[in-house]
Amino acid sequence: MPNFVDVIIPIPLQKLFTYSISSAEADFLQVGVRVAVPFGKSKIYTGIVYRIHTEAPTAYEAKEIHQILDGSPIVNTKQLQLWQWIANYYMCTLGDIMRAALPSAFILESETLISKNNQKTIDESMLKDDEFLIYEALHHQSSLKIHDVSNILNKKNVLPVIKALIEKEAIKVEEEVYEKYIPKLVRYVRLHSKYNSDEALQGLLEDLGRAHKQKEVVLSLFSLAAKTKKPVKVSDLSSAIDASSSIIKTLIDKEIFEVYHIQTDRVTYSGEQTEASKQLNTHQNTAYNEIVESFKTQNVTLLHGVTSSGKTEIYVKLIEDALSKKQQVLYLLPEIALTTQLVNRLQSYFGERVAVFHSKYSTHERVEVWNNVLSNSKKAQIVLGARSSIFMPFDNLGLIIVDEEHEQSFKQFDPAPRYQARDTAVVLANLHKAKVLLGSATPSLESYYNAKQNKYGLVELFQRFNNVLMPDIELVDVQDKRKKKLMKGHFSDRLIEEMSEALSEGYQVILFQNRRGFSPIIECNTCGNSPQCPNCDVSLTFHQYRNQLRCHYCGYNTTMVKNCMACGSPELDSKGFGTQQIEEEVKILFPDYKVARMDLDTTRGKYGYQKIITALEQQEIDILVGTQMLTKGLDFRNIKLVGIMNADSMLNFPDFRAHERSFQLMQQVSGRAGRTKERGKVLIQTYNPHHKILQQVSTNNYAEMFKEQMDERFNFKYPPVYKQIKITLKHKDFNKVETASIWFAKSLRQVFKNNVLGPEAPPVARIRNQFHKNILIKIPKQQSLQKTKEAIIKINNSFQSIKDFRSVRVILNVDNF
DNA sequence: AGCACGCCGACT
DNA sequence: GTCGGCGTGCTC
Repeated sequence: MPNFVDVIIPIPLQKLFTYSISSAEADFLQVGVRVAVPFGKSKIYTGIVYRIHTEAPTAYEAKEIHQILDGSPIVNTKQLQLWQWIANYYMCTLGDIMRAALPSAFILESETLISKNNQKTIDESMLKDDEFLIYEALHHQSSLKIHDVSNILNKKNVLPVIKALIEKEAIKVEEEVYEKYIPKLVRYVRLHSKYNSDEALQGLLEDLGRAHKQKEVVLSLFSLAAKTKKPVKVSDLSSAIDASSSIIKTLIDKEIFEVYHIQTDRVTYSGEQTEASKQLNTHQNTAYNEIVESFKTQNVTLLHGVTSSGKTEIYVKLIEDALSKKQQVLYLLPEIALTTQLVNRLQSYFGERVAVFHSKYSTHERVEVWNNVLSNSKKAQIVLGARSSIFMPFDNLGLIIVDEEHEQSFKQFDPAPRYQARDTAVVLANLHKAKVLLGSATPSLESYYNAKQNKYGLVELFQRFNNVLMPDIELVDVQDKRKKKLMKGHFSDRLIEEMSEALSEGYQVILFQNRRGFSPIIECNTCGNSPQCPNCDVSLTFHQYRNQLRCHYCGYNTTMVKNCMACGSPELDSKGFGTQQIEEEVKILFPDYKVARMDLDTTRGKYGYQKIITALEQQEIDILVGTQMLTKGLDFRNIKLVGIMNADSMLNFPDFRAHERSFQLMQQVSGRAGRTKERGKVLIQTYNPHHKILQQVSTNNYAEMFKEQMDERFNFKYPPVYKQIKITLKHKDFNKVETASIWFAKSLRQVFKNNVLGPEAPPVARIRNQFHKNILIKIPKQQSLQKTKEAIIKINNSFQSIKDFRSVRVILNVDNF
């Protein structure tokens, strides 16, 4: 009987692809194993076996697979179930998910290799110039990649040349598949085996009698081996001796030493598990017991604990419980909060059982973490990572912690799968019969609503650690201060007073300026023109440190212009204020103190962020100016004052969640102030001090904020009361998107009536030369989500079958907030 | 998504 | 005349 496999290919196609396999392969293959399969005319792709069966396809002849890549599954069945759920819920393909879920080193691609055809002698005079160049190059190199060919010819489209050469039988091509993951080999040294006997060794030492330095190195090797009782790395030996490593090389060449390799993990934690978990204080203990109790009846529990209440210690306790039941733990947190501070803290409790999964890790490092989780190795009992860690191959997950649960970054926006990791984690936990703890000082309305509806358990913790008081929050009316001429630049007299006081007492100050987008834009004083991005409908922003104008959407940049591009006037002014400008002003106002800035520009490098944190910790910085980044992971004892430069910009942001977010942001930033006995102070500068949200922030009244915001969501049919799906259409031709989006919205309205909004152009209507249109579908609670999606898919299919619209890209975004 | 096939403008 | 542009369609 013929055998077949259905395979997931990492391309955004709805379908699985069926390949034929031999019966021997059928016996060997398992679901979740990678296979290399031919795809299209010449490509070879990596696929994941999804189903093994004997149903021959009727409409086409199945191709044979090229190769089996794994002996055992690298993706388990629970993961495939999760993938299926994500594909269905977030309306994307399994291929999209495969791309996002697997470390890229697992996804092999074929490379075309060109080599000389030795069967045939070629009359070189019949080759054209380009063809000859390639043929000539193959005399020196046995094979060339497509990439090499384009380098030699210095042009991008080289396929015609290659085709011509194939026709003339001068060359042949092959598809080569590479394994991208190369295990890391560490070089170790030991004494050559011929010196294993005591006499031989004695002889050696005598022979070396005159070669002083070499003898010393041999002795160092002995002492290192004796001390660590482990194999000695070449690198360790070379750092142990006070000499150049060339001596080691000489010894190796003389066959006194020999080198051998052991495969090791790139990510290792060498420290010891030093600390026992901390004793919880009474409040923490109560909360802990309540969580344990809640888990008896609820799969998901929300921990609402004010900033600085010691949530991490509670997590640690819960992790210990799960580990003692031999279960794995997933600790999810926003990328931005994934700081060394937290990693170190967890490693000091759990040692090497903590595996960190970070976007800054190389792809090889990710493979190692993946393999450790897959084999349920001791080294990866706890996975600490950002949203994509929900894709790890857990085998026996007992607990998922989602820290800073309200953070927006758990939702992936741009490439599909557009999943919300917090919500997906709940599904993942169900597959494993595991528990989920959502933690936040400022829970998202969705989660708090779910808790209030008894869908989730709720545990609240209102005492700060050591009973530190919540900071004193003062609103400063900027409008009033301006009238009274009490503003210096962007600083009110109150802010300057408080800063001077805190600084003179030796405390540190944090100034928060929302959004990098508020970097200054340039405006001509004569004609009012400001330089625009050529690819997007936005003004370029001025970045002083490189003297550049940049676009935040597409990355376009030019050097700063000297004259207005419209009228030539040299009088250019910068409008709006960003962190840079605040930094400049602070330096002038407080010339005796050290000022630093923390935003995307200053934390770009791998260690940029860490450098600033360390400097702040060491109190080398007195005043830190920064964006969003400030809100996370900073736990410093010496900050007394937090200044929020401009609260209005966030409140007026055109988004239904602007108020909720502003509340969360301000609460989080305020939480940075006064973590010692000294009560912290927060100053919020605003044009609108009577704004409800500001009042709620200043009185620390989450409950009231929740109630009011929920009323609004209810009245305006927004989540979490209604669900929503956003449909974005993109095309480089404005008229095309226009007609296409009108057609799409009209079809949707036939089904969903008034619950369709748009089409509307987003605030930035053109990005990377593509015009955008948005359509929003609001879905009442009682309306079936599944049926809604089916209807959308049906409309989308009819849309795609209209020839004129096919080139318009359609993006479906479920829960687009 | 790639990548081939196929039909119209700017160069030898 | 060709080289090369990107519209259109398919991939087991």
